[in-house]
Amino acid sequence: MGRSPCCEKAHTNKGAWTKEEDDRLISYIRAHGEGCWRSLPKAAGLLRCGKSCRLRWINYLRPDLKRGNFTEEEDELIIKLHSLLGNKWSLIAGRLPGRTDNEIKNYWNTHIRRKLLNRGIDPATHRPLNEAATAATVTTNISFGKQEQQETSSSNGSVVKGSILERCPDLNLELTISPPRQQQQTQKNLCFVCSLGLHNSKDCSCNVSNAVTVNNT
DNA sequence: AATGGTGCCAACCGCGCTATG
DNA sequence: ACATAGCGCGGTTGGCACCAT
Repeated sequence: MGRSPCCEKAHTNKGAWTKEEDDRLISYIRAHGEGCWRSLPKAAGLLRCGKSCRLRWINYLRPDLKRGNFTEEEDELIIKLHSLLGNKWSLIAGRLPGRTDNEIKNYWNTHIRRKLLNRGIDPATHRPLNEAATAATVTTNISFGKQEQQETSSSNGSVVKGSILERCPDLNLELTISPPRQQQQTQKNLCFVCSLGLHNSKDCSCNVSNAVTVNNT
């Protein structure tokens, strides 16, 4: 069964956005807020696909975006988060305020990969290049799935978290996507999944999602 | 100055997940 | 329980800018 196209391609613009299109999108979202991307283009008078509008807003027009070069601290944080999360760019972006997943993905592919290679580190495994071949299985074990939790003796993920912190002792995994202050009330007994901000994940073992949902309302 | 190569980044594409009827 | 719609994500691509020759 085929999937219906997200928009009528024959009647949509593609390619680079014009200033006028940007202005229309910004003013519409300011007036009506984000959401309902499918109907947004028509409502905003844009000949664009909803996905395209969403991408443009998230990656370029959002007012809280931090444009400009990445700092050395951001570099190191990205490297560490990538070693833990892999190519989960949206999760990594959640740890870097003002940065988007697309921006981080591009930055990784253009700068950090090369930087790691220059250090003699395999960007895929975060192991020395000559060990990379044997390290693949090690890296895949650092996930946050149920299987991993079964392999550990701790139901709250503390063993898993400990092993990661052995590799990245200065990485603060208590970070959260938002809002940080509310998180403090519930993070006492968080599993590893929740410590990464994935409160609604099916892999959550501490069932804190309900509490977080309540707190966010 | 012209040309070709390379790097970078914005944008697109296709798929998976979730919500809803 | 199932089908469909919509959203979000990760991978890929197109085109522009810059640099070397």
